[in-house]
Amino acid sequence: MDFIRAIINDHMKTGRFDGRVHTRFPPEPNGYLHIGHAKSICLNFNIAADYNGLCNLRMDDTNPVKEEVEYVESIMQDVRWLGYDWDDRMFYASDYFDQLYDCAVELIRRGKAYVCDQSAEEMRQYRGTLTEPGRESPWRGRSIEENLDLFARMRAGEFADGEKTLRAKIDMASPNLNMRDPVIYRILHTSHHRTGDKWCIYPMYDFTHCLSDSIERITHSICTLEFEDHRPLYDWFLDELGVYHPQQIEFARLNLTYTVMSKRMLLQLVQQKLVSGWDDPRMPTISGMRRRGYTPESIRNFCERIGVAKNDSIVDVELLEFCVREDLNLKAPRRMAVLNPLKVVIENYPEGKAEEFEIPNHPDNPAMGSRKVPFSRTVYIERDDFMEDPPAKFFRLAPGREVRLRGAYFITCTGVVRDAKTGEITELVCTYDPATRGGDSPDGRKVKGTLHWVSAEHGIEAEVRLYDRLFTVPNPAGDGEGRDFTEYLNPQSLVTLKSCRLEPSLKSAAPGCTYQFERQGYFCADEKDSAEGSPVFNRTSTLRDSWAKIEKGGDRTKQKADPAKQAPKKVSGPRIDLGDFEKIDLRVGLVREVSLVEGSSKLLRLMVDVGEGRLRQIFAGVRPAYREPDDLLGKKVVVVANLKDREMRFGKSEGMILAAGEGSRMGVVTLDGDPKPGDRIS
RNA sequence: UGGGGGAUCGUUCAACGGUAGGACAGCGGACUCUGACUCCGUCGAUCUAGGUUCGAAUCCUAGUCCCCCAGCCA
Repeated sequence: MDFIRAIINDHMKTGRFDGRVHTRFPPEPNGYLHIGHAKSICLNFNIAADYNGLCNLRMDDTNPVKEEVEYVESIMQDVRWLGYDWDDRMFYASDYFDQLYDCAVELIRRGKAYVCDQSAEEMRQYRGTLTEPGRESPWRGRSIEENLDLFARMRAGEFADGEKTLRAKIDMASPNLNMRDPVIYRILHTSHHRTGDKWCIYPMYDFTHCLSDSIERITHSICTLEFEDHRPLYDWFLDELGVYHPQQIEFARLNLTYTVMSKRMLLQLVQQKLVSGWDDPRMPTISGMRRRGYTPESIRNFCERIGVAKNDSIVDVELLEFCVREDLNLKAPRRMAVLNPLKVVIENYPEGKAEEFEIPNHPDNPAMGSRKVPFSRTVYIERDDFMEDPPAKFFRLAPGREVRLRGAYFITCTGVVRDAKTGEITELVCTYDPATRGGDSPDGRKVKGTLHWVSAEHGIEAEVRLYDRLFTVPNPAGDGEGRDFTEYLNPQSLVTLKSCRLEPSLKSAAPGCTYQFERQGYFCADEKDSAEGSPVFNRTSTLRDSWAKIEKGGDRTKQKADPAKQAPKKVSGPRIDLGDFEKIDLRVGLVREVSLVEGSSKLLRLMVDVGEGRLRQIFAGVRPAYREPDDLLGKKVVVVANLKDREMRFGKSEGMILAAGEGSRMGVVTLDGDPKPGDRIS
């Protein structure tokens, strides 16, 4: 039981709301809903259900400048998709504009609100600071009659945007800044997506929200932590007006590792086209996750498991991944798909022959039936499933090794065909054992590996998109280094594979359908890009992969063996693993100019020719090692060429050069021989 | 330095004066026609210092650290 239900239980005992529970989910239609909203949606709707109450859907649409119908439509769709129903209780704060206006007039009548002529800038200055009280506005003392008149004229459109505001008359010296005469109405000559041009004044959140809750007879107004400071104001409006008074309760919003959750940042990703849109499968939006293949059940389950509390927290995205796998494992029919095909010719299988195997759709659920999978002399297997010189724990295919082709035959690798020029393996030659038809061996002999496969002749070719985390660091929004979150975008977050081979039954996969590609993961036919007869698949999630862990584990034991590498090292910025080294683009650079950097004892400014027809400016911290900077002139150095430019105090640095050592014993790595600037080093 | 919150395994949520528990992750093992699933085992935490008490994560005192607030955004 969470603390919110504990509070509600208490209310049930004391009878504060006559045993009634009525919540609401109040999004502002200025963006798409994300997984953080899902937490709130689940909370509000589930609590209502648990207590036999109701939950309203309400658009908090008081700022026409930012809001759009597109968003309200997507919000409704997403909430419905998650499995929640608001019946006929779809509301808009804008539905209450008339009542809200009357409440504001009433506040004026009670001497609790006034029309203020201060500009935004003046108001800011008068507000004071965190430690100093504010000063009262010179307009604070206007008579009730004058305020009434002015407010009516604000409504009538007599004033320009920003010329006047209506403010609550509370306390300019309050330690809570929200209570320093907050604005409750502002002038905005903007038409509203629902009320059109009826209004040119719009109420502010604090005023609108509590009254909307009150009008809807909400009992528990559940919101996020940052509104905790607003609760006194929430209570103030309701008390001053003497109306029905719900209880506001705040909980910690959801944060997830390896993603961002703020609407501002998500909007930025969309607008800068860093993703394909709000529903890009890498986005933490509900629509993105839907397109990625997440199920509503898995999301609801996730929201249940993360719990509700008031601690700022950042939930490990692995829990989310666990939740989809858990759900999809039960629901997804199994299929075979070779993502990275390697041709296998089965020498002793008759040419031109083909047969079909009946393979179950789910190993643990016979009720899901089976499908026929054609087999022939030439099949594709996964490139990763073959190693010419396998390490100890590898138990897939290798020269001389026998493995099972799932549901088909045992095969043994007898030969390797490679490209004459590149040496790349282009094909495997194998033999099969006809006695193992169906994948069982009559003599009881075991094979360690079972591989998925697709018949070359029968399989279909398709595009498969491998999605991964959008960011490379757990908390891109708050790395503490003041870097922009987009610097941490994961370049591998989308890998598109164009020539995958899928078993023929997948040809008719309907958009939105999810399958488990055995030994690979869960994949969902894309809703947008699939065409009749040629599906495009999105990877929802990989399967757990203990082989990948074993491979990584090898590195770890090596590290342990070398105590020198155990030295604690302070690493700032993104974590780097071995795989990242493959991404580094090292190029030969010719040093054309060297100069000292004023104001730095460590840096040299190098102008380096990297074969691009222009010189790159690179700041290198190698000054201590080169008393005569000109020594570097004309040297060929190693440049890391694919780094993001770094803005330094002295200018832009467009790369790094490799150097080693420390202090004056440091040296830049230089190259002899005749490599040309721009040559790749690998 | 004003006000409002928060601090429990790596992460997250519980325990409300009485054995610190679950989930995810990790590690080890069993099983396996998916190195999946499943099953079993295991590691592992009360911010610090005092105090009250037979007994403190919980109550008290004093600190420390983290988050939020100075929009005519929500």
